[in-house]
Amino acid sequence: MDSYDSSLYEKLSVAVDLLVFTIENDALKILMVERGEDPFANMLALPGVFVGIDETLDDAAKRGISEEAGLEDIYFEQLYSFGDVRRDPRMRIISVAYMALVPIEKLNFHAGKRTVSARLVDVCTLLESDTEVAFDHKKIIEYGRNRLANKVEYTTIAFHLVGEEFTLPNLQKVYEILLGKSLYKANFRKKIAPLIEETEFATSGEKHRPSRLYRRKQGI
Amino acid sequence: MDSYDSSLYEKLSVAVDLLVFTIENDALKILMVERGEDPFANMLALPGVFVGIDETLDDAAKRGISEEAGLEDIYFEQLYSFGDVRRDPRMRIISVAYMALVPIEKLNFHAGKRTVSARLVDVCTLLESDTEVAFDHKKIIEYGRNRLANKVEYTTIAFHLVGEEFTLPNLQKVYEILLGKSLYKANFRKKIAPLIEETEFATSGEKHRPSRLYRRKQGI
DNA sequence: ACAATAGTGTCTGTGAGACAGTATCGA
DNA sequence: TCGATACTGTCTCACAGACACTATTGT
Repeated sequence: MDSYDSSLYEKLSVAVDLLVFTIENDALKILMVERGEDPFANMLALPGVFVGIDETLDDAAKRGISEEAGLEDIYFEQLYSFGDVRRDPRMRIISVAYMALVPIEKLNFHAGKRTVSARLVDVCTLLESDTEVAFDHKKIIEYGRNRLANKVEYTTIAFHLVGEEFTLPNLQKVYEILLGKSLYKANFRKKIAPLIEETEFATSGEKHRPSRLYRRKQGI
Repeated sequence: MDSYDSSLYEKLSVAVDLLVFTIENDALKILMVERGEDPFANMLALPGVFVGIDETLDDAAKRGISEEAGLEDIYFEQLYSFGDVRRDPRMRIISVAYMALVPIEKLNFHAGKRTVSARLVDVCTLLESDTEVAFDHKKIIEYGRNRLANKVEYTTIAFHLVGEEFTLPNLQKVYEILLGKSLYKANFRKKIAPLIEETEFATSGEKHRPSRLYRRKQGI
């Protein structure tokens, strides 16, 4: 920018909204909070925080994930910025959406501040139903879901939804949920093979053949 | 968000920075302006505008493209938001970067406000050299260039860099520039064939076989 | 032995890559 | 006819998809 006549422009509130995705009971879930006050009282909303004056966007996202979901060191990436004028009926707020992925074992959102109102919501059910969601958050969730579905195909992003060690049937299920279709075992394994390495462990106790545990291959 | 204690948070300036890409002389170029004042006086910067209080992000981008580049109705998409704390030495500014693509024939940036200081800069040269660029704009350009290079492979985004009617050798050249490698004619044509339709026209006047003009197939 | 799920071998078709060939203009 | 570029036919090979087969647990 050449001329910084910023005096002509009112400053704006900037918030980070968080899409914390996980897989629970063979379904994609997202962390949401029930709003206690108007506007949109008693409706579901995404957790979020305002961006501090001395805080980068990534730092705000990290803080939000910690405060609202009680999580540290999880994968996240910036998604998109939403800036419709009336997306919040009270005031102008720009929302920079971030998407975070966490394996269900690691998720313990009762450690966050939202201990009462936070809960996991089935993403498909939410998007396919007419359930109203606070602000433009339904649109944001849809955007995130689409990005996630796309990235599964050409990245290794799905690994962030399983633990350090995982079985291939398990990982395949995650792919199937995100892609919304079933896959052939053999083909899936061939495709995933170069990305993983065996561990010496396997599951046990189930009334069928145990499945070997794998971990992600390092340094690729 | 549940609690909107926004009083605790200072509001921020939000700007839209524009990456207007085009192809000129068989090279990817980007529209930049020479800064007249400090900070970064006499250095190159991206054109940009502040986001108005009653203006969506997309509208601000559209306005910027019109004011700074003199262009209407061209393709653009939101790229990424940059929010490092000290990216502008004077004040905290969040920048939402937008990428726009325009065929060189359509580009007439002297119609914009930056008639003096605006010019096209070779992207590869800029990124490979040590040339300093104002603010974090070099990083932003690199991000945009990468997005563009990626999207060429799995979208039809390259069509926005040629006119309504184009020859296949021409379109292929655009792909080659963006991908940074040469392609086989026959393979390229097979891949592009379903997306285009012949016109009745062809080039002429050159001292070799003329090439047919195509246009994009509608409704796909 | 059987149910249930884990895991493998292999055929097929599609599509990208490589290359050699033919076509059509101006001079 | 020749130089130059436009355009096409076809072989090969890698890889995704489909499916049938074998392996290993608990009961």
